[in-house]
Amino acid sequence: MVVNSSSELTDDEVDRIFRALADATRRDIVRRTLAGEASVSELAGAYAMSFAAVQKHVAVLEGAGLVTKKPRGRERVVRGNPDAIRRAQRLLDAYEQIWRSRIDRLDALLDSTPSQQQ
Amino acid sequence: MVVNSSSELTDDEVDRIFRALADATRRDIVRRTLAGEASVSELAGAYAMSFAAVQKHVAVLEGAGLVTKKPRGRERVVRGNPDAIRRAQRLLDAYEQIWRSRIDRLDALLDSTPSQQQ
DNA sequence: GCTATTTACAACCATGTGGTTGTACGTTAC
DNA sequence: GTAACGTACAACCACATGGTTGTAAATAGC
Repeated sequence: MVVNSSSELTDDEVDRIFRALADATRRDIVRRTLAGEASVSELAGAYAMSFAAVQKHVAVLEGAGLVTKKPRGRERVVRGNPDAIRRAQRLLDAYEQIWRSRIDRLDALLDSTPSQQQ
Repeated sequence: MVVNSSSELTDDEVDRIFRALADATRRDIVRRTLAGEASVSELAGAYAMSFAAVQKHVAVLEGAGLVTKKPRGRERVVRGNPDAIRRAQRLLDAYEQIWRSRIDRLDALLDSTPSQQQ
């Protein structure tokens, strides 16, 4: 899974999260496994590609911490990880924040500057 | 820029947004240009790589709609696009929603099922 | 115990990515 | 006008990515 225990994410971890989300098949796997767990072969049945290809997609998601995989008999049960989604949300929130604080600075500047009438 | 005018994003557009965010240098460019506009050469000065490399990163961000680039004299002024960030946030919110509705379903199931005392 | 199912993993291939250098061109400054 | 600056773009390289097929091993079902 390769996920830092601290609440702070390294650049590599963030890279992996966004990289993993940058593929429609993988996003669909995340959707399915957030809605309900599924085995790798169940997932593989849903896409027009080989079992091995789906297996690789699951591995990428697992490496990013977006899903977990645990053995049950001969199957591997894949489950979406809502925490990873929330971590990604927090990252985007940070960018929003940067934007807002810029606007705030500009607003403050306008407030403190007597308007120049023309 | 290559951004759909409708509020719905295509798979390719989503791919480009997440792909663009999956690189630390590009995330830093987004941060800087959300905080305040910068020319390509100003950005290039901030990283230990060639001007052309930074130029490519900016192009990737522009292709994802995460920044805009407009000419000013001989410079190209790069500006972060908060709307694209918000679009990405909405995407992640959708996954959160899937998770929540699953929990809701499970809760409802538990509520409607008489508890089995042991 | 056999057979079918499910997974793991290696090897391979085409294409994409992130970096480089080099060259050309428009704009600014003097 | 000329030199310096900022940008664009092509060509190239190493490596990653997304797909394939094939083989082997663990588990389940009969």
